[in-house]
Amino acid sequence: MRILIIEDEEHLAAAVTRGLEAEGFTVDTALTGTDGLWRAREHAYDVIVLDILLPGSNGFQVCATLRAEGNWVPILMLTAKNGEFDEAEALDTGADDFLSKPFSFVVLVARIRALMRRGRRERPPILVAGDLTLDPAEHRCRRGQTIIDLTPREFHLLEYLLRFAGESVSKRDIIGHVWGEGFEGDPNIVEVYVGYLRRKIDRPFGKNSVETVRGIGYRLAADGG
Amino acid sequence: MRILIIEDEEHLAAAVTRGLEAEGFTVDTALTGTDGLWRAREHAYDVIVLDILLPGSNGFQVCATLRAEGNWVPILMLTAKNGEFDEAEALDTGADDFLSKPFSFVVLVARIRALMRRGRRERPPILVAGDLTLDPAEHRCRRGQTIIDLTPREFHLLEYLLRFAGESVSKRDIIGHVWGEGFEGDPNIVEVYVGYLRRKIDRPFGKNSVETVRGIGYRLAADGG
DNA sequence: GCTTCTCTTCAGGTATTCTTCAGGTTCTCA
DNA sequence: TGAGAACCTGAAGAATACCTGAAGAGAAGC
Repeated sequence: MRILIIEDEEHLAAAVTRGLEAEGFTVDTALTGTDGLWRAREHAYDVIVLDILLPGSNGFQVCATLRAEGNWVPILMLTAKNGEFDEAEALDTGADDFLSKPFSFVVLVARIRALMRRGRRERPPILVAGDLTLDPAEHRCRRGQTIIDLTPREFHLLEYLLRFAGESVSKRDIIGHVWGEGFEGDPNIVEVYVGYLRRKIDRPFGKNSVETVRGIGYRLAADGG
Repeated sequence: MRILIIEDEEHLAAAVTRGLEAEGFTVDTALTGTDGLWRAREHAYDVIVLDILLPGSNGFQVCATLRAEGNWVPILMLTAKNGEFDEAEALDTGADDFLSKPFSFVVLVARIRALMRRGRRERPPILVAGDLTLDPAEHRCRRGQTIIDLTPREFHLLEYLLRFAGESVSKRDIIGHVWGEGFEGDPNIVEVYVGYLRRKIDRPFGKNSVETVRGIGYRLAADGG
C-alpha cells in the first residue's frame, strides 16, 4: 500500500510519514504541488493525502489536473480548520474525502483505510449483462460466482457481444472484429463458436443469453439471459 | 477490444503495448505507416493510436487514406509537444482526438476508453407508431411491452411501412425497397406478407394498423391502429 | 517428442423462412 | 346487381439459414 503525501509543512509531513510507515504503509512525500503532481503521474498510489495550501499550485489545482488526466486515485484533502476553503469545494474538484487541520492521527489512518477499501472496487471497467461478467484486464469470465474458462477466441467473441449487449450484431461485424476483416475462411465459424459459447455460459446454467437473430446475426440478452 | 498502435519508436511502442495489454486490450503494433495502413485494412480495430512522425508515410497521410477509404475507426493521434504540427491539423485530417508527447499512460488509457465509448455505433432511431415500436439496433419489434418475433422479410416490410407511417405506399415501392428492384416474382408476395404481418402485430391485439389502400397499396396507421 | 488444447473445416440434419399457386372474398363501378 | 378487378389466405414445396458432431491441422505446454 503506497501513499503519497503532498504537504509543505516539513515537520508535519515528516511526522505523518513516520506514523504511517509504522502502520505498514510505504510513504512518499512531496513538498510542493508540482513535485506532487509529478510523483502522482509516475506512480500508481493507493491514496494521495493532499494539502490545500501549497506553494506553487494549490491542492485544488493538483487534484483537478489529475482528474482531468483521467487519474482516479483516491485523494484525501487536508483543509484548514475554519478555512476559507470550503469542504464542498474540495469534493467538487474531485477529492474523495477531506479532513480539517488539525486532525488526529488515528482519524487520518482510518480515513486512509476507508479510501483504500473504496478505491479497490472502483475502476475495473467490467462488461456486464445480468450475472454474466467479463473482465478484460483480468481476462476472466464469470456467471455469478462461477468462473468460466474461455479460449482466446471465445473470449473475444463474448467480449464483442457483451459490448453491444441488447443489440443485435451481424455475422459480418463479428467476423470483422473477432477474426479480422481479412478472414477468408468459412463464415460458419461464427456459428461454431456461438455454439461453444452457449455450451459454456448458458447450457450449464439453464440460461439462454446468446439469442439467434435469424438472417442478421446474434444478440446477447442485456439481462444475461 | 483491439487496438492498433502505429509508432516508430520501438521502446515506446513496446511499453505502451505492455501497459494496454495489462488493461485487457488486444494490441497490434506497426512500426511504419505503410505497415499500419495495411493492418488497419486487415482488421476492424476499435481504436488506432497513430503517431504523426513516421518513416515512410506520416500519420496525417495514414489517417487521410483510411478516411478516404471509408474507414471510420476512431483514431487518436500523438503529436510532438510544442510541435510544428498543429492539433487542428490532426483533427482536420480526420483524427478523433490527439495527445501531446510526452503523455501519461493513465491519460492515454482514459482517452482510448473515451473514444471507444464515443465510437460505439450510433443507434438508428427507433421507429414508432402508437404502441407499436421497431428498434433496428436491437432488431426487435414490440406492441406495447410484448415482444413480437418477425422473420427478416416481415421485419423489413414493417420497417418500410413504419418509415412512412400515416402515408400510403404503393406495392411497387414496397417490392422495390423490401425485395429489391430486381425482383421478378409474383407481386402477390406483398399481399402474402402483409397478411403475415397483420397476423402478428394486429390480430392478437385486436388492432388494425396495416390498412389497405385499394388500388394503391398499404398504409400503416400513424397511431398504430 | 509427446500430449493436450485450440482453431478451423466439413457435412449431415433440422428448423425456419420464402415463394408460388389456387381458390375464396371483398370492393368498385357500370 | 353483376362482372371484373383487387385483395386475402391456406397449403405446400423449395430455398435458406442455422446447429452440431466429428476430425484434422497446428500451436502450446510438459
